[in-house]
Amino acid sequence: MAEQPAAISEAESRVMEVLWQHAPQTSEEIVSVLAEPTGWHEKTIRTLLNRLLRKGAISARKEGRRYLYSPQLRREDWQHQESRSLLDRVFGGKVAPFLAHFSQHEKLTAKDVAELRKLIEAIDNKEH
Amino acid sequence: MAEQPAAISEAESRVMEVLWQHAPQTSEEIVSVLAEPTGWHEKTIRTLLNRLLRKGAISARKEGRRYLYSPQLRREDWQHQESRSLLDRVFGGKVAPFLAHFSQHEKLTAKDVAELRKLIEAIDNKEH
DNA sequence: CCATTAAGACTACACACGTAATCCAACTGA
DNA sequence: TCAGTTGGATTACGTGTGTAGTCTTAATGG
Repeated sequence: MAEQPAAISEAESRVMEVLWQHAPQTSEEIVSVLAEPTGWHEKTIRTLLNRLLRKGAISARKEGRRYLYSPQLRREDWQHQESRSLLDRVFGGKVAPFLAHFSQHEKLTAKDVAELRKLIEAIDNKEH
Repeated sequence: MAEQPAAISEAESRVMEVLWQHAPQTSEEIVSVLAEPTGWHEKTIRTLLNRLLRKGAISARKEGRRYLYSPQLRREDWQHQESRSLLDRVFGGKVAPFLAHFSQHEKLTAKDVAELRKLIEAIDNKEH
């Protein structure tokens, strides 16, 4: 079985988002960004950084007495894994039922719809 | 704070899917459907049924010495929760980025695309 | 009538996760 | 030089989850 990348948890993904914004960053910078909106203690955020390290989702380079952290996992890849997982678990693996469901249950703005239509057309053109 | 429904885990959702197929069913029926494809022990499946009961996701009616289980949580509502959760956690809450991302990363069949286009049109018409 | 079986109730146990607290080593300012 | 601070490493602890195992009780076959 191929080494499938350790899943990253919801709290961990908050840390990843900060690193995806820009990298590398020290833990202090990351703490200063996250502490306020999440209400997490500095210790908590450090724990998350360590878990991400062990999972290989980020890397750390020593700089003086501290570390500079960078993402290893790419945001796109993570988004893709999460999307695939949702579609497989919940919608039998197909994207259309997802959208069908969604459009019935949430109001899409006109802008949303326009955007979606443009996407479909783009996809469609590429096919030929 | 409003009583938000206890989340149902991935293994539990496999059980729900069986009950969404048709209900009510006895645990034995459910076991006979799930044991093979999942490789789960009968005891495991009973545990999952009990957890779902405690969470209020299913109900049980006594019939003789056994129970008949029925879903309480509707599949649509569950799908909706899961979808919202993905979009919020991973795509900033908007559906278009999801589809944009997805269309870049997985080959959609012509049929998919046609279906999507029909959906968009349907949505679009409803708007006016 | 009694031992066996079968359904469900209760218990178990390791690992992930959210959320820290404690311990340690190095730097820093008085 | 020495105590306090600071960054990181290690440990903690309750809850959920995957995955059963044991205990109890009621039905059943001989």
